[in-house]
Amino acid sequence: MSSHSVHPATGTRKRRPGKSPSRHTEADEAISLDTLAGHAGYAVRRFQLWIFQDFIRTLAAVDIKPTQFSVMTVIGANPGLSQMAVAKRLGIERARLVHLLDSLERRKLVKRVQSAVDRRSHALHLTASGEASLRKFKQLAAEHERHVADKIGKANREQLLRILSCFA
Amino acid sequence: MSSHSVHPATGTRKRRPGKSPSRHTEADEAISLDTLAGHAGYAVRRFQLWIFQDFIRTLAAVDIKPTQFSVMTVIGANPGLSQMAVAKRLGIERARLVHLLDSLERRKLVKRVQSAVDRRSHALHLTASGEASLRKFKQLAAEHERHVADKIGKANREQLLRILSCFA
DNA sequence: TATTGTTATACTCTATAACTATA
DNA sequence: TATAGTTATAGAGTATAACAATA
Repeated sequence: MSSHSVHPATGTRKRRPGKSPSRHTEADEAISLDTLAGHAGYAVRRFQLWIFQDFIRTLAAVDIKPTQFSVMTVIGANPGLSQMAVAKRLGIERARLVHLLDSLERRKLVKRVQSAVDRRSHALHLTASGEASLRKFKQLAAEHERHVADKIGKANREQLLRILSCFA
Repeated sequence: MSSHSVHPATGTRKRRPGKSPSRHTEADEAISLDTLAGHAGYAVRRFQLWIFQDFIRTLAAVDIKPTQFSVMTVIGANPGLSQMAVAKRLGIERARLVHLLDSLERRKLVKRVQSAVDRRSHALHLTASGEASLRKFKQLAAEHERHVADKIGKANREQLLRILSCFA
């Protein structure tokens, strides 16, 4: 290992003034990932961290997180669904969906309507303002998706969607 | 919507006896994902849930989680690293790494050695039994990786690794 | 009996802030 | 003054279990 500016014990260098602290420094690449580099799960985890951070940043002005977006999108496309149906479709625990809906209902984006057919269940709908808001959210989400394409490449993004389509 | 067995309000059907409860039922596919289907983040999140579950299941006998495996692999390949260097390389908060190492140290898999150069920092090493254990963990992780290949296809897995290599 | 929505608990993970000992 | 490791806390997210109302 030839290094005069790399600290022998820590593997880190003194921060250079112009360097962003959010991503790898040059020293990081010198640290071997060993077999980790061949594990899809590792790459997928790192990618998901990046993609969620970008989504949250891009939709920060409207204060919508990925899970909230997915819930509103599914309710918007399938009005009248029960909480169980939404939870199962999106792989969310039904106990957690309760809190997610509480928050969206407080913001008047979603409403729970007592089902006429099964009085145990609620039929979920977007409110009028929820519909309008969702249109705006989708525009911003599309912008986020362009960031993804910029990051990994347009063709690669499409390949990725194709490869992972079995998990939709 | 043509359906006689699909409940109109919930979109669910009565559970058939032979059906596994852990994955989608046929009714789920009838629920539209709308624009969600075109978002890489959604597919990636679902894929990561699956992949982590399989990793945890496959390494359950040795009680090693993905993050623990990544920490041990990096220390094994780069003995003497500081906690900061490991945390930065893997994108883990340094505060969280403290607890991860506490647990691995209690199990005598990893040891913190006082650095001779910088007395603030610890040089991280695997113990002898940690080295031996890691070899076993890597065998099981390779088995998990074969499950991934079985799930999405050998060629697709390699494409995925290539597409996401910029996040390693 | 089983299911829907709900509440509650526990454990993990993430994000901070503050403290100490060093540098 | 800045950094390494630590401790503590708060907020998500996940995993359960239990309960009331209803099927």
